[in-house]
Formats: sequence, structure tokens, C-alpha cells
Amino acid sequence: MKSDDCENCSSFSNSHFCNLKQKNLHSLNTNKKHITFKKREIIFREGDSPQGLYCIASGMVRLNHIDEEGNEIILRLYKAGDILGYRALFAEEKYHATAVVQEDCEICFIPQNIVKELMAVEPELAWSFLKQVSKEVHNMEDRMTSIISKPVQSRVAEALIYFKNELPASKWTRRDIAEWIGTTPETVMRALAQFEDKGFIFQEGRSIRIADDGAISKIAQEY
Amino acid sequence: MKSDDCENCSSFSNSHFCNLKQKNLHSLNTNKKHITFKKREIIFREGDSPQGLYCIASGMVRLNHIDEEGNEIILRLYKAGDILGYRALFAEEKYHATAVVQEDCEICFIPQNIVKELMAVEPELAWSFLKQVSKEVHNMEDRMTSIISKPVQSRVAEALIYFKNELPASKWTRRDIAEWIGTTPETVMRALAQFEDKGFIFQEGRSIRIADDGAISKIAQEY
DNA sequence: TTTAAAACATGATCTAGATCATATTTTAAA
DNA sequence: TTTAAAATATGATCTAGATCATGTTTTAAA
Repeated sequence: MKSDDCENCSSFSNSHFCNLKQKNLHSLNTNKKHITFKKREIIFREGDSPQGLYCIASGMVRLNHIDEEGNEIILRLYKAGDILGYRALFAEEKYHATAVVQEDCEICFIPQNIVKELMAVEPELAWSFLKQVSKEVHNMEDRMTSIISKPVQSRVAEALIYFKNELPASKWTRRDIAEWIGTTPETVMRALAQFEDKGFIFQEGRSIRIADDGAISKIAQEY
Repeated sequence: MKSDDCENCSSFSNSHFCNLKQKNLHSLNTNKKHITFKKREIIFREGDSPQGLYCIASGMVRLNHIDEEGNEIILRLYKAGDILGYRALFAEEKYHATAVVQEDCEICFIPQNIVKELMAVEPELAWSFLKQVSKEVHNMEDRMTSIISKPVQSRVAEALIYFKNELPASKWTRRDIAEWIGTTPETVMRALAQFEDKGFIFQEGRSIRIADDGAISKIAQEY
């Protein structure tokens, strides 16, 4: 077993591949391609055809959509342990969004023929992907509902909680938050200023620390 | 072959089950339960645990979410040939939305153990579901992007095109359109009044007919 | 068939949040 | 190290669209 084999990956145990049989795992090890990406590099672009899927060993990736006006929207965020680029691959469509490295990444690329081979010999793998994509739909629906029916303060509060729980390692700008909840950087700043005035958060330079989890959660639930 | 067997269903040929082997199709036929639903009846409720999946032979179903304020949002719409209730089943979650009959339905219920059995013996079935859910993510992302960055007139125009292409059989109220695009009935009406003034649509009582497809498509693309 | 509820329609008003402007601070690249 | 670009911050203004109000028409249920 080589040191860069999947079994040695820090996120192996909760990955889609953790239950593969030895033989199939070997096929994965020999066919995957390990790639290093630096911040702001592009992994794939809107319009590209998927050639396989990406497994994030470390770092963070954002999936962006830019509309005709130049407004950027963060569609999804991926961290270590997540797979990336699966939606277009499974839908047999071109990518409809661009994957940009948010924090330096170690990523393994798995060619699509290998993915299909593995799914054919181990049906549980397809079910695992099916579960993942189904949860993605749930997440999207929750976000859409929130954007439609909650005021910005609530959504900023939601974002603070989300970033704290799901992506604590990363630094986020006011613009990033705005692009996640569908608003403008100015509006995010004003909400943060309000929260700080009330003593619910601390803003230390660029970074934001929640001082009162209860208060922030409560705001996140307001309509 | 009985008359109510899946092979005789009008939507069989483009369903997920059209490539099943004879033996497995037989299992589907003997285990499915055919149910008739009337308009406004509820197929499943937010919070219920999925017991299987629903195959719509005819009619139409809307998946609703009601927030704490009582505002209703249409998350998804299903017509003849679509399956329903698969997301929660595959995600192994409870339903997070309520399925309400929009137009009288003939629906076949397939118990979850049968779904799983079929996926185990025919891997292609799982792939077919995977493709469907992946496309669902795409649709949700497009709708979310539209809600974030387009003015209401564009979204009303988008809705008119969507309803005409995807669900031509059905009648829609101003409120339904509002719940689909995340706005209020009044705002939808004002947009429709504008379109009519310009001669882009005809409003005959409750029903809306597009008079100028080009103009409506153009508005749908505006920011 | 009557009747209450829902849908349609439009005017008047209000406001959340976008937009614009300007200044300062931080970051990253030359 | 210098410097241009990006991020932060906040005030001033504007407006798209929500909300409220009122009346009419249509639908579905008693």
C-alpha cells in the first residue's frame, strides 16, 4: 500500500468509497490522479464537459455562477471529504457553474469510466451518490426558501452559523457572505455592524466571531 | 398481462422502469399499488417518513413548503410520467415538504423494499434515478439564480414559458405563479397587466395565452 | 340555487434593501 | 518595497416590489 493510496487519505473513512472491496479500491488507487490546486485556480468551467469526478482531500472549493450582469452567486461550497463535479457527470450535462479554489487544495481526479465501472460492480456506490445528490436538493430548497421569505439579517445570521459549523477553517469576506445569501456586501456589513452593536458578534479586522450563539440563532429564525 | 400493468401505462416508455427485465417488471406489477387522488388531496406531509415512491400516471402534483409566516412556496411540480417522493427516500430523510394534488391523479405507489430490490438487481435503475436527481439540482440552482438576480417581470415571463412548455394542460392562478417565482399575487397581476397592454399576452378570464413568444422570451432574459 | 370563499383587479402607501458616493485599511502583486 | 486592487466602512438617496385597502367577479360547497 502506497502512502498516497485512498486508504491513507484523511477523509477516506467517511467518503463514498470507504466500503469498496479491496480489488475495486485497488482500481481506484491505480487510476486516480492526484492534483494540487492553489487559491483562485479554476478546476472546471461552466460549459466544460465532465471527464470524471473530483475528490477533495484537503482545502475548499466554491462553485460559482456569474450572471449576464456580472453578479457572482455561490451555488455550493465543498470541503475536505466532499466530492465535486458529480452533478453534471451524473446528469450527463455540461457543467453549468465554475469551480474555483477557495483555499489551497489536494484533489484526486477519478476518470468517468472508472466511476462507472465501480458503480457497476458495487451498486452500493451508486446508492451512496444518490443519497448525496438527494441531500443536495434538500439544501438547495432550504436556501431558496430562506432567500424568498427571510429578511437579510436572518440570512446573514444563518450564514454565520453555517460557516462556523461547516467551514470553520476558512476566512470569509463580506462579499463572500453576500454571494452566498444573494445580497450585496454593503448590506452584509450593515447587518454585521448591527450584530456587533448589540454584542452578538465580535469583528476583529476581517474575521467574525460569534459572541452570543443563542441570539444569532434566534435572529436566523426570524421572518 | 393485465390492463393495469406498468407496460400499459401511457408514460411507461419514458419512465425509469422502461428497461427493466421481464422478471423484474413482473415484480413491479404485482407489488405496486394503484391509487386515485382528487384535486387538493394530500399525498404526503412534511415530517412523514417515506415508505416508497410514487409514479404519476396522469394528473399533476405540487410540492409545497409553508414557512412560519404562512407563506406558501412551490418547491417542485410533477406531471404524468414523473416520479414523486424519491428525494426523501434516497436521502433517508423525512419529507421536508407536502405533496398536494394540483389536478386529479392516477398514481402508483411502489413500496421502498421493492425499489431497493429492483435497484440491487438492475444497477441501471439507480443510475437513472441518479440522473433525475442530478437534473433536479440543476433546476433548483437555475430557479435560485433567477430569484436572486432577475426582476419580477422577467420571472413572470419565465414562469409563463415554463408553464406553457412543461405543464400546458393545467390552469394556473396568479397566486400559483407567485408561489412558483417567490413573489405576491398582486405583483404577478401587475406584470401580466403590463404584458397585456403591450400586446404580448391575452388574458381571457383566468387563462393566459402568450401572443408574442419572442417578446416574452426577451423579457424573461432581462436583468 | 344560494352563499361564502377564493381569485382577480387596481389604487395608495411604505419600506427593505439596492445603488451610489467617498474615505480608509488591508492585501497581494510588480 | 512600492503600489494598485480589493476589502471594509458608512452616509445619502432611490426604487422595486411588498403591503394595505377596497371593490368586483368567479368558483365551489352547502
